[in-house]
Amino acid sequence: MKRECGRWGYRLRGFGYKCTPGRELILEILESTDEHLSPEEIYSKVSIEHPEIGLTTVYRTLDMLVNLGVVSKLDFGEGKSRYELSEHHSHKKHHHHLVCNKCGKIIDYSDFINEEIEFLNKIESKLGKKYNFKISSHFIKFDGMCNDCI
Amino acid sequence: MKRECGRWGYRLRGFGYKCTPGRELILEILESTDEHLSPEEIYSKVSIEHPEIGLTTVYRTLDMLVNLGVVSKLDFGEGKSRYELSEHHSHKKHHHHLVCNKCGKIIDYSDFINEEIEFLNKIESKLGKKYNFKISSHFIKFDGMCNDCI
DNA sequence: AACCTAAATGATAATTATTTTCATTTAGAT
DNA sequence: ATCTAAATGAAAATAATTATCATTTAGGTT
Ligand SMILES: [Mn+2]
Ligand SMILES: [Mn+2]
Ligand SMILES: [Zn+2]
Ligand SMILES: [Zn+2]
Repeated sequence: MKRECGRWGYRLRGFGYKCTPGRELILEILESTDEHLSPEEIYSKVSIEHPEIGLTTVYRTLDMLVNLGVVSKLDFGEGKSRYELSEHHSHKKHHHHLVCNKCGKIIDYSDFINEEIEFLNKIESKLGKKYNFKISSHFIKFDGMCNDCI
Repeated sequence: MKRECGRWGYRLRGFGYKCTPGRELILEILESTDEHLSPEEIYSKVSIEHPEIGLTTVYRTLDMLVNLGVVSKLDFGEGKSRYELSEHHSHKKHHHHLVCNKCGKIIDYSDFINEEIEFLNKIESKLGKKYNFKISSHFIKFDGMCNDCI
């Protein structure tokens, strides 16, 4: 008897990948959180429903999803990576991050994002020309101390 | 017989640290390169003049220099950190980076930097207020493909 | 519904970056 | 020259990620 596949499963099929419980679950986890989860954190959530799924599969799945553009890999300089659904596949809009260097909290902001994007487009275009560099994405973060840590 | 200490050595003393061959050499290496070296790369340059100095010392020294604000630790998402003299202690001005995701090349740019800084100050101030977040620094990079890799 | 096979997985080992430990050495003050 | 806290090196430990390989499974075919 074949497993049921949900919305994500069909999307995976559309990309030519198989729909598996681990893959669907990982996507559901990413969809239902505001946090920026590390592989280990995703793994521990996965384990609740599917304890047989291994950390290796989490890594492999995240890799695949990043390559498909479904998920974004973020590196905030902690020595480990974090993941979120990419702009296009999430309900959130384009945003950047505030990172608390005391407690590690990561805040999404999209205030002034239109001005930001406009500004970034402008310099991306200038830089692209000057350095003959094909810019495909940008990463912006502000480090400091959050509310609770000040 | 006491070792001679150079410019960097005196600066270290000023900070209350001892002037040691490894520390001076690491600072000289950082000063004389345009690259963004990893600890391993710094270690291999250190080894040419002082093969007895270990990788651990390189890590420890970099940590110390980052805490002093003399050196900046940069994370371009490669799973390892890279270092450069910080703005204040280098002859270079404030800049951001273009990162080639094919060959790994990192380009410093400081074009439009005044506009950038002005813009950043503006949003930093607004974000700081809105999220009650004390912003202390920003990190901006553009990913893409360089000249040679296109 | 049973069958087939490439794709996916899990367990394990291997790698890589970084940190810790601890016994020894050394910078720099006295 | 002497002294001692700070710095160091060698080695082991930790943490994140990747590779290997034998086994399982998704999903197309009969
Ligand atoms: Mn985010
Ligand atoms: Mn730089
Ligand atoms: Zn905080
Ligand atoms: Zn390149």
